Amino acid sequence: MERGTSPVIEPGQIDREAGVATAQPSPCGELGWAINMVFRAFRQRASASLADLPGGPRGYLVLSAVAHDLPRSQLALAQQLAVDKTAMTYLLDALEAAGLVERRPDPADRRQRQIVLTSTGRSALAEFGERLAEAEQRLLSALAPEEAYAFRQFLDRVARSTKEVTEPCTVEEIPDPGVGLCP
Amino acid sequence: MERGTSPVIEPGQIDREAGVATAQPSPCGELGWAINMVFRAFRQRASASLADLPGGPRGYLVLSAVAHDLPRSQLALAQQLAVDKTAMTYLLDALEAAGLVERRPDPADRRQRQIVLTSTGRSALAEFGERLAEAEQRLLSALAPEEAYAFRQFLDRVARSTKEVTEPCTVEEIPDPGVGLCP
DNA sequence: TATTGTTATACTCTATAACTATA
DNA sequence: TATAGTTATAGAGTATAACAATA
Repeated sequence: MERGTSPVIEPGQIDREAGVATAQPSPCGELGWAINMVFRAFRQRASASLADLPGGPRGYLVLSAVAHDLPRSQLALAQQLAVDKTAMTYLLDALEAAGLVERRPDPADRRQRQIVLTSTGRSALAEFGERLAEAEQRLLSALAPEEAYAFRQFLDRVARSTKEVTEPCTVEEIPDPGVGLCP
Repeated sequence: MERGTSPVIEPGQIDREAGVATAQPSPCGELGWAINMVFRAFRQRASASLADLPGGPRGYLVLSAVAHDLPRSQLALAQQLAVDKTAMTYLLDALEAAGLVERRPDPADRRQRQIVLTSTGRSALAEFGERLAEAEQRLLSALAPEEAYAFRQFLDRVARSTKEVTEPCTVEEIPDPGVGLCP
């Protein structure tokens, strides 16, 4: 795997008129590449940490959303987490089968179902939250603590801005995310 | 869609012993949620910008990697971009069919194929790069220019750290990514 | 008629294994 | 035997459409 065999072939007609920026180390520097790498790395670590949780990383997000908000309909949850409402059905099936959430009919609108956390679900959320916090810390270990803090804030602002057109997070709550290790 | 109908149902046994952090606005604040949102938003915008490019966003990354590096084998490319070597085959099939890259047999090791950019590929890279830069700018529009710069650097460092175990980006080139809009 | 939730279906991505050709 | 690339296949994730119940 050493670069010894690295051939001497001329770059050919390539890279000649690079102009804009002198040849960089590959796609590093590409925003898309970085987002992709970080996303994949996080998902991999999170999946490992949350292997026992019915819905995996997505199941955790559902639990977290349900825990931190008032009871919400499935559709509201789906929109908030940017998953399809059909996928939300499967997710909730799994979570409910595991006894972590309950579907209650909404007395005001019997089409809707309110999703609430059970006590089992709450303790599961706490336990998996700790594991996840570890994984997050490892993921950001390349950054100094203050940098990691700033990074989280930036990421959060960008994330919110992508959906702010449709619906703000809770209306008045936009300014300072609790950041830190939330749950 | 107004919150008027928002029911008055008691949070029940929920949220009572939140303890750790007073109830936050939903999953906002969750690192996983933010990464997910940003990733999806970027992919969506990038896919729109690169709709005409054979491999889509992944195709662009291949072009970019090939342009900025010496000719590399398919396997090296696949590892660098964190895609499976089998997926790389399909990607290169599409890109080669469109005349954007060429597969040349490596004279030193006839098992390997060197991937080089054609002149068509280079101009395509430039054109799509501009479109992508716009999309990136819109994605980060929630951040001030200096913040966006810092964010890119942080993201890049985290991204590199996730694979640095296997192989550094070009060995000596780690410190300052060209950041900016590279291509 | 419009909306919530469910079900069924298809399509894309990804992951795995088997095969070839070279080394 | 091990590696680079190809092919084929199965799985998860996601998106689409059709349906039932309710508004």
